[in-house]
Amino acid sequence: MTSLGGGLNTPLVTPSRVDEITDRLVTAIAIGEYLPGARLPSERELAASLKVGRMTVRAAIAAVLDLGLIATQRGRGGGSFVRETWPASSGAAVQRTLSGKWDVLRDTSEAISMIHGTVARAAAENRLQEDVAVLRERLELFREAESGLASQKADEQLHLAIVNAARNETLKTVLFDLESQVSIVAPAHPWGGPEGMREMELRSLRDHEDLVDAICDARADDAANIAREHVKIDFELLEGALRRAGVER
Amino acid sequence: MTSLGGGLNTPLVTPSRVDEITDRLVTAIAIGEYLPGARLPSERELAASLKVGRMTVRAAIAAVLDLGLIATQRGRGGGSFVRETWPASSGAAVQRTLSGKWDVLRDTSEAISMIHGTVARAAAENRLQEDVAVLRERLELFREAESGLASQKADEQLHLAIVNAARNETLKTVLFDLESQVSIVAPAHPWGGPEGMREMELRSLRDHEDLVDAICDARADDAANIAREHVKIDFELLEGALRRAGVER
DNA sequence: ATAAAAGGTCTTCTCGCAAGACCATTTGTA
DNA sequence: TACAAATGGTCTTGCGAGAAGACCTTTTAT
Repeated sequence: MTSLGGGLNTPLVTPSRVDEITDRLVTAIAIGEYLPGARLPSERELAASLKVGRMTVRAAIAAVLDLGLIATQRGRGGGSFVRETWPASSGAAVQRTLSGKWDVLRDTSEAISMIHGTVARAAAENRLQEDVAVLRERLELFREAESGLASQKADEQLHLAIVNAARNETLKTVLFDLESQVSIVAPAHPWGGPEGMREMELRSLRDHEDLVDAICDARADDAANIAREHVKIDFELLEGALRRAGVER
Repeated sequence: MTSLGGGLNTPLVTPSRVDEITDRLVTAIAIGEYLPGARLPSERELAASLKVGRMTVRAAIAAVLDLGLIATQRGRGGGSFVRETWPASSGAAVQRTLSGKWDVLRDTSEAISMIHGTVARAAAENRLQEDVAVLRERLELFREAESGLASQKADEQLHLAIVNAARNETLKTVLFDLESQVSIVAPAHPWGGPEGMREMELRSLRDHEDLVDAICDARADDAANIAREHVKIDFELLEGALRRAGVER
């Protein structure tokens, strides 16, 4: 009754190499592997490590450039740099496309929230001992992180550890795909100013502590609930950021 | 840090279309979607449904022929037929094809199961009055459906109604995408004969009744649990088919 | 006997991409 | 200050995968 790999009736889709690389780049940026200001590997390096032609890499980079996620700079010491402020602020075009898509965005954010819950549950059920260690460690790093960028990075690292603890690549892909959809449209953690930021970080810390505890104690239901609620923070922030950015609803 | 899709330092591998199709064919045959003696779709049909050129299909078929899994026959009523007995030499190749997929497949199946749970929860939380009506109606249709194909259709309709009741397009898309990766197809055979089939259908019916009740009563946790467990049926069937394919041949 | 349906063969055209040379720009460093 | 190195930008050439389609050959249903 079940068939694999799409069976013989599903059209065969084979993304081009350029598409694949674009995807990798966008994802890497969206999940914070390259933070704002960071420099991507040079075109020649990428081509070498990906074992593809340089023109292929360039096409992918051009696509990412087109999305407004990076800026390129020539000359020695140049390269492709992740932009400090992206998409939402980066153009009327994005704004226009975005304004009609408020519903989609809300759906996606809610879906992300729900799937985070799912991931947390899976993590509570499937995590290994080594995962527990990593989780505790990342939580500690988050607790000690300076406010602002460092905190954001630590937050991302912790979330990543949780997703990994779920031990399911498919789920991971699904979640990251969704997150990059939103990331392209809005800054990763759009909490307005430093004041609100610190408050949010403290709230986050409490959630994170509870969440990590629940996962480590294998309390699946608790983990799922905490994660779902926690990620709603992002949604609320996103909502605020969009309103501020002037996106019509 | 773990990254997705290999990150930017992992060489990019893009299997040829021929490889992909060969893979699909071998897998479909190995898990018994096409039993010994069965005829595969004609080259032209395959080309059309896969949306590829006929030569591409032919190359894949030639590879499978080479493995000794099928035999081709010309003329009207001809085609590619799954051989009754497979040469020992092909065993290793089949094993390789399957084992490479096994991990991905298990992950995907589990992810589908989990996301079904998520969807059911969302449905319990978000369903409107009109959704309740549709759900009850579809459940009734499923209950009355003839065994076999009709039952399958009714099952699909019911699932569709549940997904719609969740009122989240993104979630819907995610789930359908995943399901198309591991598509539910050919009727009948994995559960042996008609007896086993009917038994499965009855088990399904009980699950469905409970699930619809939970959703309509807005019992979110119950709905999520029932859905998660229910969809595991597919996974178990698949597991059995794979074990049979891997061990016996 | 004929036509339909299947596999088998061949040609032609397009597109993605690999490889590499060369240009233009910037910056570190002797 | 001059030069070299590193980087993005541009262009050319060539190859192989695959799409599309015409046509041939074999078999069989009608």
